[in-house]
Order: sequence, then C-alpha cells, then structure tokens
Amino acid sequence: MPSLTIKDVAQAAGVSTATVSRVLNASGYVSEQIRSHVQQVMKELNYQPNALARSLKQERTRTVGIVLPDMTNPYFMTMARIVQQRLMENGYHLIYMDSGENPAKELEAIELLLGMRIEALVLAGTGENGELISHIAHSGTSVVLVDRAVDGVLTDSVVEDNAGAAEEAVAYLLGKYGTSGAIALLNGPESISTARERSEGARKAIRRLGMEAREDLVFAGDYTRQSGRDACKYWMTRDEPPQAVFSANNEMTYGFYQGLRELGIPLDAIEVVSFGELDAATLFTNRLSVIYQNPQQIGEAVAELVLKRLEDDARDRERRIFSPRFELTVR
Amino acid sequence: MPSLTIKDVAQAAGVSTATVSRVLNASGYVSEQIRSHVQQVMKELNYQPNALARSLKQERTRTVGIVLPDMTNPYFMTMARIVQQRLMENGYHLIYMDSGENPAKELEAIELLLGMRIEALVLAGTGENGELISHIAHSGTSVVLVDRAVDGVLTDSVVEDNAGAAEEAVAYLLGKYGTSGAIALLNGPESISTARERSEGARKAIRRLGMEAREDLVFAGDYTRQSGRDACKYWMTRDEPPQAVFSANNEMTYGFYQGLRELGIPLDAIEVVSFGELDAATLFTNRLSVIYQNPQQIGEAVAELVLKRLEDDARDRERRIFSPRFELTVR
DNA sequence: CTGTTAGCGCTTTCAC
DNA sequence: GTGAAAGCGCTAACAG
Repeated sequence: MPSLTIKDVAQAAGVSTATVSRVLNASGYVSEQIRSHVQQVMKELNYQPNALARSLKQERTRTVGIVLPDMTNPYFMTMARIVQQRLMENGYHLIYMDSGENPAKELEAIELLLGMRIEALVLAGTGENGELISHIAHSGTSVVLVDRAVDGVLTDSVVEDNAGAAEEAVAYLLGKYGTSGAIALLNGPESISTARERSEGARKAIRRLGMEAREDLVFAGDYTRQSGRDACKYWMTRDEPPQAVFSANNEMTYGFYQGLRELGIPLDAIEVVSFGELDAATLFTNRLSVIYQNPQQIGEAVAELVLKRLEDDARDRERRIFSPRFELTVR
Repeated sequence: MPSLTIKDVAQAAGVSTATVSRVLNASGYVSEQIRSHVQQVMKELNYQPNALARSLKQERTRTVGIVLPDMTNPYFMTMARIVQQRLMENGYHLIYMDSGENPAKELEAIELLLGMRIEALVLAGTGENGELISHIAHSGTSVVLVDRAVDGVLTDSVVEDNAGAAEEAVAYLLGKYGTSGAIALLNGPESISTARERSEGARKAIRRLGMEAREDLVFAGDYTRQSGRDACKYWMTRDEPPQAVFSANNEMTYGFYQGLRELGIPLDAIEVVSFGELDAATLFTNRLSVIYQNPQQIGEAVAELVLKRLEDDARDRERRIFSPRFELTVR
C-alpha cells in the first residue's frame, strides 16, 4: 500500500498541491473555508506528509544527532533525555546513535547522521576521529561536545571539572586514612579525557601531601564493570588490602562491589568514593560516596548551546564547565 | 557552507552524475579506471551522499523506528541495543523515540517516525493509540510489539509469560510465609498489559490456596520509583507490616527500598521478589530475588521478527512468548 | 486568495 | 560503458 502524497490530498479536496502545502505549513494565505476542508480531507485519508521530501526541498531537517558511548548507561540517557525535551520544544528532533565506546562504530554513526543531514551533532566521543569532527564543525554542521573532550577539536562543549572533583574526593580520603597511603585508584582508559583528568586530579591530591601514588594501588581499568571486578580481585586478595578506593565511574564501581561479593568480603569492609550515577547503590551501603555529575544540568546546557549555535552560526565557541558535587554519604 | 552534491563530484571527476551514482551504489557497469578515479574524488571532496534524496527516489529508507516508554531504563535499552545491532548487520538503521509512558507523546513519536518513512515500527507501548497502530500495521509499515500488548492490535509480537512468572514467584512466597497471607502486592498501572498480567498471576497464586488477596496489602503503583516509595510508607508504618513484597517492576522496587531507608527500617527486614533488571540491587542485599526477563533474548527475537516481516510482508503474524526466569537469590 | 511550475539531490530507464 | 533526462514528494516564487 503506497503512502499518500500531497497530490492525492489535493485531488480529493479539489484544490492545488500548493494550497494543501499552505495549510500544511500554515504559511501564505488560504481562506478559512478551504483550510478546514483540506484539514478534514487529510484527517480522513490519514495523510502523513513525507518528511524526506520536505527536508530535501527546504534544505532543513530540523534534526539533531547525538552519539553516545553507551545507551544503557543511565548517566548518558538522563542527560540525553533533557536535550531531547528542550530540542523538541523548539521544533527539533533528536536522533540517537550508540558507538559502544568503539571509534570505528563512532565514525560510522557520525557519517550516517551526516547523510541524514542533521543540523547539529552532540557527541560524547571515544576520543578518536578528531580530524573528521573538526572538519564537520567547520563545514556547516554545528558540533557540541559533551562530557568528553576530543583531541584537536575546538567547539562548543559542556564538560565537568573532573580533575577538581577527583582531587577533592581523594583529599578527603587522604585526610581520613592519613598518610599511610592505602588508597587505591581505579582509573578509566587513558584514551578518554574524563578518565585522564580524574586520574590526574587524584594524583595531584596525593602529591600535595608530598607523596606519590603507590603504583601497586593504581589499576588501569576501562570504565567497564568487568575491569572494576578485576581491580577488586587484584587488590583485595593481598595481605594488606587498601582501606579506600577512588573509582572513576559508576560501572567500575558496580564491578568492584561484585568482586567483593564474589570474594566473600563484606561490602562495608572498604570505603569507596566514585564518580557517576549510582542511585541504586547508595540505597544499600553507607560506605559509598558519590561524585554526582548532575546529568540533567548538563543536558540543559547542551540543549542551550545547540539551540544558540543553530540560531547564530557565527557566535564564539562556548565552553561550559560544571563542578560535580561530592556527596559525602558515609557516616 | 553548502554540502556537496553528486553534481559537484561529477564535475570534479569529469563524468556524468549517472556514473557517480553507479559507483556510489556499485550498480550497473562502470570501468575500473573511472570507478577508482571517482572514488578518489569523493574522498578528496569529503563527499557525503544525501540520504534524504536517495530515500525519496528509491522509496526505501532502510530505517526502522522504535518507541520506548523510558530510555533511561536499562531493561529497554539492553533490549533495543541488540535490535539495533542485528538490524545494522542487515543494512537497516534504528531510530529511537521516548514516549515517557505518555500516550500523547507516543502518538507524536509514531507520527514523526511515519513521516520519516520508517519501514517497520517496534513498539513497547503505553497501551493506548490502538486504532492508529492497527491502521499502520495494515498499511505497509510492519509493526512489532514488544514487552507489552496493545488493545485491539494484532501483529507480530514478543512478550513474556508475565502471569506465569508472577504466579510462580508469589506461590514461592506463600509457601514460605504460609497462609498468614502477609504478602503485599506492588502492582503497576492497569493500563499496561504487563502490569495487569503480573497482578493477575499473583492473585491466582493466592486463590489457588483458597484465599483472596488482602486488598489492604495491594498497592496500585504506576511503575515509577515514587510509587514504590509511597507503597512502602503505606505498608511499613502500620502495626503489622507485610512479611514479603511482590513487586511488578524494577523502578518500584528501588522506590520501595528508598522508602525503607527513609523510614529507618533495615533493608533486610522484609523479603522482596521483583520483576525486572535489578543487577545493582542484587549485589547488595540477600533478601531480594528477581524475575529476570532476559532483554537480550527478547531483543534477538524482535530483530528476527522485524527482518522476517520486512522480507516477506505476507507471512502470518507471529507471537513469541518467553518465560522470565525466577532467580531465587535469597538464602 | 489560489494555481502553475521549477527544482531540492538522487536513481534509473533509455539511448547511444 | 557512459550520458541525458525524467521524476520521487514537497515548497516557494511568481502569476493571476
């Protein structure tokens, strides 16, 4: 069953396609009588305008693309949902793509979106594909980076003060557990800017006390649950396990707890401070504090930058930095 | 900066647009020499074909839409991710929309997708909009329902045996806590088929023992965290609180635990059995068992049905029913 | 106020 | 093997 066109509607209503188009877009002049008649006919025929044709002609899609590293992660989706709401309120649509933290898939996703002629791209990137992204930003499609920086890309962006928050959190742990230094660092992958910054902030807090991080208490994770589990097994099976852990994201933290459970160690045996959305976990333990990134707030900022850029392509690039909130929930 | 067209490429390569199109689609005859030359030029110019124009002409978008009630819920996103993977392997793209459990927004999302000329629609519906959905299914765009049925809509669908699993779970609780009957039912909204079925299954287990559910121990929630919290306050502040709770989804369960925490009641004070994805929670308590719905498996089935339907529009409608796995994790 | 028409970027006959 | 040209569904001058 072929879908109806504006021609079918015009025929059925006994008017020209231009008139139908005018009532469709509420543009130009059309008598009230004809307007309502045409609307009537559209209802009856269940007519649905073809967005492809419309966009092709108008050279506007009113569409924004977003590429996320993991759409099952509530942090990103909470952020994205706000973006989507705000855009929709302004007549734009948001199209989601998942890169799976994989640069090649990210590339594919971006090219797909470009083919769909999105007007702006929101990207929480893998860190790669900098050349392409730069090129896009300089050729008509606005780009807003969120959460993560991309090497060599200078555009609008919304980021967090990762180093500062990490430093604050680790300073707290050092203050509590002293210079014995048994504080473990569960880092994310070096390829991701947030991970680098969090790691750097943590080390800075240690250096401030005139010490150096003990490398046997630093684990190079990759932001996955599995790597948190591995870190746990690595640290907690030794003679002198750490007294506290600083974890760079929520997934690794869950993995760490899973490791504890598998080792038969009580979850309260060790204090944890972690970046990220950990609502579920904080319900259950008193020894976990989170560095909360406020995805809603970030989503609002992203939407604002996108809309501003869309309406004025020439404005200076803007960089918004938010400070995550260190929520000390340990009693 | 206007994006390049096939014309620009043709000009730059000194060939006709038809030839460029042929190398783009690897269709028709074109000499090896010209082919590689054109490809060279496309690379250099960073040419990105306009998918709108292509789809308009071909009357095929190779695009599938999915409308979910809550994209921050990992259950739905885990399912959707598999669908997306499988479709992509077959040359289709998946476009996500979030209805926010709101029938009006669902309608809007569906119409938007229809306008984009998706070839198939995957829907975890609010339960409303049955007429429209039926109409779609009968006019060229295939529809696959997932997780939830929609009144009056008969199409391909992938569902779970909600009643059966609920009955099994409640029977377990009754067996353990006996005919004293202090088992509370935390139900979802009647408008959603899964909620109705889970509620019905739970009641059936009770009736089997020749009893009736105590209505003061039945709470009409709405699948949100807030309603789980409300139920908790409602039940747990009375003289004889229930000994166990059966919860119809993950969000309400989290809300229930939040309520306990706010009331200062130990989380292990009451046994809970809940539907849904609760990975994080099961790490922390031993008195929570889950009825696991296996979103991956469901996603696989959805993708399979979509692809089958896309390649043979005339086949009989298919209904796949999966049995959730009751994972007794209470010791 | 309404209709005619050109053309958005692409694919696809049909000639050559 | 390659090019010319029609046309997908729609919008936006331009005429009237």
